Amino acid sequence: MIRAMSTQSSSPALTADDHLILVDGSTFIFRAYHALPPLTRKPDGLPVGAVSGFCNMLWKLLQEGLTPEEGDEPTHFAVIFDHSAQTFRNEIYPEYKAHRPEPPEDLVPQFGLIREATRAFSVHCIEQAGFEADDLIATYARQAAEQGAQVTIVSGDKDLMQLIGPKVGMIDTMKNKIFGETEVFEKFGVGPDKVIEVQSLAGDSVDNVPGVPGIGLKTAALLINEFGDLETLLSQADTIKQKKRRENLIEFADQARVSKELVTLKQDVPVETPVGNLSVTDMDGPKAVGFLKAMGFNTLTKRVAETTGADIANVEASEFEVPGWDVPDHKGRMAERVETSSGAATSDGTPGVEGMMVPQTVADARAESVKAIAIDSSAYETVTSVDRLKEWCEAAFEKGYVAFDTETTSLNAMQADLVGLSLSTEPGKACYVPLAHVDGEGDLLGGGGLLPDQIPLQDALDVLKPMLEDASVLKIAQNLKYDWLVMTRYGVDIGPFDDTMLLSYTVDAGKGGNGMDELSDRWLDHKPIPFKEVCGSGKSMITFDKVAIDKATAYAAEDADVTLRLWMVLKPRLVSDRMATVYETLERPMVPVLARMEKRGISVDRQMLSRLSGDFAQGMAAQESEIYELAGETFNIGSPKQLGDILFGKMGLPGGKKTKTGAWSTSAQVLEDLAAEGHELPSKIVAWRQLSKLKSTYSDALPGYINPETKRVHTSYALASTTTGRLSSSEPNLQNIPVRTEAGRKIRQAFVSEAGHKLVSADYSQIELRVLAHIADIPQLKKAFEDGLDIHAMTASEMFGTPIEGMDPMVRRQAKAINFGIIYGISAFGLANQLGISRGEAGDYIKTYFERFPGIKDYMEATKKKVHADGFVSTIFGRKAHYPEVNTKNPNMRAFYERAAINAPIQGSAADILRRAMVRMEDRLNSAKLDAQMLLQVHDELIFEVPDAQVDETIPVIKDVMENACDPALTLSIPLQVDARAADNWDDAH
DNA sequence: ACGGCCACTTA
DNA sequence: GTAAGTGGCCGTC
Repeated sequence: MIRAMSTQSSSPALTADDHLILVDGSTFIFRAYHALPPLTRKPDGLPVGAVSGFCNMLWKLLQEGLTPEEGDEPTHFAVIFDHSAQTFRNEIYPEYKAHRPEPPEDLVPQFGLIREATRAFSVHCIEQAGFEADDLIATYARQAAEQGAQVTIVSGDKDLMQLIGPKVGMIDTMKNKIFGETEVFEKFGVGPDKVIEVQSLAGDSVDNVPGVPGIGLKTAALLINEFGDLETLLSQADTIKQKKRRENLIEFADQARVSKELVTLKQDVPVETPVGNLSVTDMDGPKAVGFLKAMGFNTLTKRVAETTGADIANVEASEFEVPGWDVPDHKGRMAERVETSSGAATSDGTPGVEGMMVPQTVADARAESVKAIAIDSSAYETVTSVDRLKEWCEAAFEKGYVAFDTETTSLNAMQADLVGLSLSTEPGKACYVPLAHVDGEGDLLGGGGLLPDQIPLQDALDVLKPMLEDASVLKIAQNLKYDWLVMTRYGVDIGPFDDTMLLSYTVDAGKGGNGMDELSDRWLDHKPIPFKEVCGSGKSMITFDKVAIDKATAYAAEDADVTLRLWMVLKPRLVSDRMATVYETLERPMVPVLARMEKRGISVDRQMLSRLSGDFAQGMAAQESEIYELAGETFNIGSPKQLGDILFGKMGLPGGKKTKTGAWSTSAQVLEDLAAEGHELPSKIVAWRQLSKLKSTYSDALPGYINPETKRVHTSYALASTTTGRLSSSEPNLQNIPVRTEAGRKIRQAFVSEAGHKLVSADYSQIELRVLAHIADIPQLKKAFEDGLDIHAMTASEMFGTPIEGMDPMVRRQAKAINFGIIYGISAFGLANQLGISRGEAGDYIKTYFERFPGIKDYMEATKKKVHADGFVSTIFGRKAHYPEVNTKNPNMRAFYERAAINAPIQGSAADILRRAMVRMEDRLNSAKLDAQMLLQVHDELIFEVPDAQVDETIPVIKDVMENACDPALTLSIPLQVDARAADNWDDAH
C-alpha cells in the first residue's frame, strides 16, 4: 500500500508540520557507482549499476521513510544535482576541484538516466547552472528551517555538515548513519556552527581547497576552539607559540580566507523552484514501471507495479535517448572494431591511423582525460604524522577507492620487510609514508639508524589497517599478490581490490608485457622513474630502506599515482571489451588463492638433496674421465662451442643440424643420432649433461630457496606472464621438477610432507585432448572419453584400422605423437622430427588423421581465419589470447603464430578449468571441515598437504571440485577425469 | 655486470 | 609442432 501522499496545492510557505527531505543526488551517484558491482542492461550493454542503486534507494526512501517510526513522513521532497563543473567558486579560486578526474566513462551515460529515474518516480529533480548541489541544499534547508519546518538532508558529504542544526538533520542512507552534533564533533572537533572555520584552516585535499599548510583537522579544531573563529585567529596569529604554525598562519592568511569562501555553502541562491513547490505528489505508477522496465530492473519493476497497482504487461518500456550511447550492440564492439580494422592495431595495442576514424574506445577517452593532468614526481607529499595519514585514509573512504603500493627491502615477498607505502586518491595527488628508512651513508661505520620524521610502524598500521580491510574502499594495486603477501605478515588482510596488472592481462594478453613501467608508457605516455635510478643495480644495488626519503617519495608516490591512472584507463575496458566475467572469475580471485599457496610453501629434504648432489657429481666425474679419454684431451664439456670443435672438428664426425647462429648443433637429438651410428662419445655427453642439469638446477640450487624462517620452499606464481592463461612458477620454478628419468625422480622424492601429513597429488587425465574433443566437437573422441577408453590406442585404431587389443606399442606411440601434435598446431615438419620419419610420411599421417576426424581440420581452419580477422582467439570461458603479429608476411612466422593460435584455446581452456577449481577449492575444503592445504599447481595437477587421518575423506572432495570445475557456467560434452594419490613424497604421490 | 645463446627440465 | 624457467658459457660493455 502506497503511503498517503498529499497533493496539497503548492504554497510558498512551509509550516512547522512540514518535513522537507533533500537528497544529495550527485554524491549518491558516485557512491552507488563505486559501491555496487558493475551492472549492464541486457540487450545493449548500457551500464546501469548506479541507476539501479539510485532507484532502489529512492524507492526505499519513498516507501519506508527515513526511519521505521511513523510521523516523519516527508511533505516535501526533492533530489538535488550538480549542474555543471564550473561554479562561482572557480572564479574565486580556479584550482577548486581541479584535480578531480573526469567521471568514469561507464558512469557518464547514467547521469541523465538518474535524472530520468527521479522524474519517473514523480520526485522533484532540481539543478541550477552555476551552483553546486550543496548550495541549493543549503538554500532550501535555510528557507525551510526559517519557516519552521523540519529538514532532513540525505547525504554522506561532510561538506554539508555545516548546515546541521536544531531544525536540520542529516542522514546517510547508504551507511545507515544519522549525523547529529555528536557526529560532527567527532569528525571536525567542533560543533556544526564552526565547521567552516575548521575546514578553511585544514583545507580539503579531495576538493583541492588549500587551507593552511601544516594544519590538519586536529590542529584546526584546536585553534578554533581556542580563538573562536578564523578572523580572530588570523588577527592574533602572532601569539601562536609554535614557530612553523605561526609563520604559516601569517603567510597563508589570505589563502585561509579564500578557503573559507570556498567551503562556505551559499544559502541565498536565487532558486528557480521555490521551496514551497517541492511538495510530495502521488506517484505515477505506470510512468515509474515504464522506466524500470526499460532499464531491465525486473525485481524492482515487479515491486513497484504491485505497490502502485500498475499492470506490468500493459505498460510499455519507456523510450529515451542516452547521449554518448549508440545503437544497441554497437558500442560493446567498438573496441574490437579498432582491433579488427586490418592494420589498425599496432603491436603496442594503441589504435593506428584507422583507429582514429572509428569512435574512440572508452579507454582511449579515459586515457586522454587522465593524461591531461601532468605527472610531476616532485609534487608528492611525504606523510610524517599520524594525523596526515588519517586524512589520507579519510580521502580514501570519501572516494571509495585508493591506489596502494608497498616499498620493501626485497623483491621476494616472503622475506621482504616493509619500508614504506604510497597512496593515491586522484591523478596527480599521491603520498609516500616512510616507515623504516635508515641512514644509508653510514653502513661502513655501522650506521643504519632509523631516520627521524617517520611514523612508528605500528601506529601507521593501526591507522591503515581499518581502511585497507574496509569493504567500502576498493584498494587498487599493480600486482597486488606481492603487497598482499607483505602486508599479511603485518596482520593486514587487504580487500576488496583491483589489480591493474590483471586488468591489462585480461583485456590485452599477448599484446605485450603487463608490468607497470610498460603499461604507463603504453597508456599514459609516461616513463616512471626506473627502480635502478633509485636503488642502482647489480652488486652496488642498495635496499629501499637506504634510499633518501625525498627520493623515495618521488619514486613510490609516482607508482601509486600511475597505478591509479592505469586503473582509470583499464577498468572501463572490462565493460567495453566484455571481459568483466573473465576478470572477476578467473583472474582477480586467484590473487589471494595463489598468495596463500606461496605463503604455505612446501617442505624439501635438504639432506636428501645434498646426498644427491654428491651422487650426481660422482656420476659426472666418471663420465668426464671417459669423455676426456675418448676425446684425447680435456675440455669444458659444458661449452657447446668447445664440444662442437671436438666432435665435428677434431674427430671429424658428421654434423647434423645447425643452430640459429650457424654453429653445429650439439643438441641431445643430434648426439643421440650420432650414438645410434655407433659413436661412443656422444651418448656419454648426453648422460653428463643430464646429470649436470639435475645437479646445478635442482639438487644444488633448491636448498638455497629454503626460507630460513619457515624452513620451506616458497615459489612465486606469475598470473599474467603467459599468453594462454597458464600460470608460471619461478624462484624456484616448481613446475619443471624432473619426473621422466629415474635420477630425476630422486629430486622429486625430496619434496616431502610434514610429519603426520601426506602429500596428495591430483591431476587431470588428458585434459587438453578432452578440451579439444569438446571444442572441435569430434564424435569418436567424445565417445572414447565417455567410455573411458585408451585415447591414443583409439586414435591409432581409427587411423590405421588395427584393433585396440594386442596393438603394437609403436603404433600407439605414433598416434600419441599425432594427438599431441594436433594440440600444438601440427606441422609435417614437426611431426617428422618427433617420430623420426620423413616429411612425406608425416604429411600422409596428418592427411589420414584429418580424413578420420574432419572436425579437427575444421577447427584449425576456423581458428586460423579468426586470428587473422580479429587478432585474437578465445577460450571456452572467454579468455582472449592476442596475436597482433599474425598477419606478418614472413611465412615461417605466420605459420608459427597460426599454430600458437590453434593451441591457445586448448591450452587456455584447460588453464581456465584448473583456475576455476583452484578458486573454489579452499571454500569446499573448509566447509567439509577438512584441513587440507593447497600447495602447488603444475598446469594439470594440484598438490596438497593433508593430515594423515583426513586423506581418505579429502581426496573425493578434491576430485569433485576438479571434475566439476566448469559448473555452472558451462557443461562440457565430455567428462573430466581426475586421478589422485597420497604419499609421503611427491614422486610417490604422482 | 649484462644479455644472448644453447641446453635441459616440466605440462 | 604449444606453453613456460633456469643455469652455464661467452662475447660485449
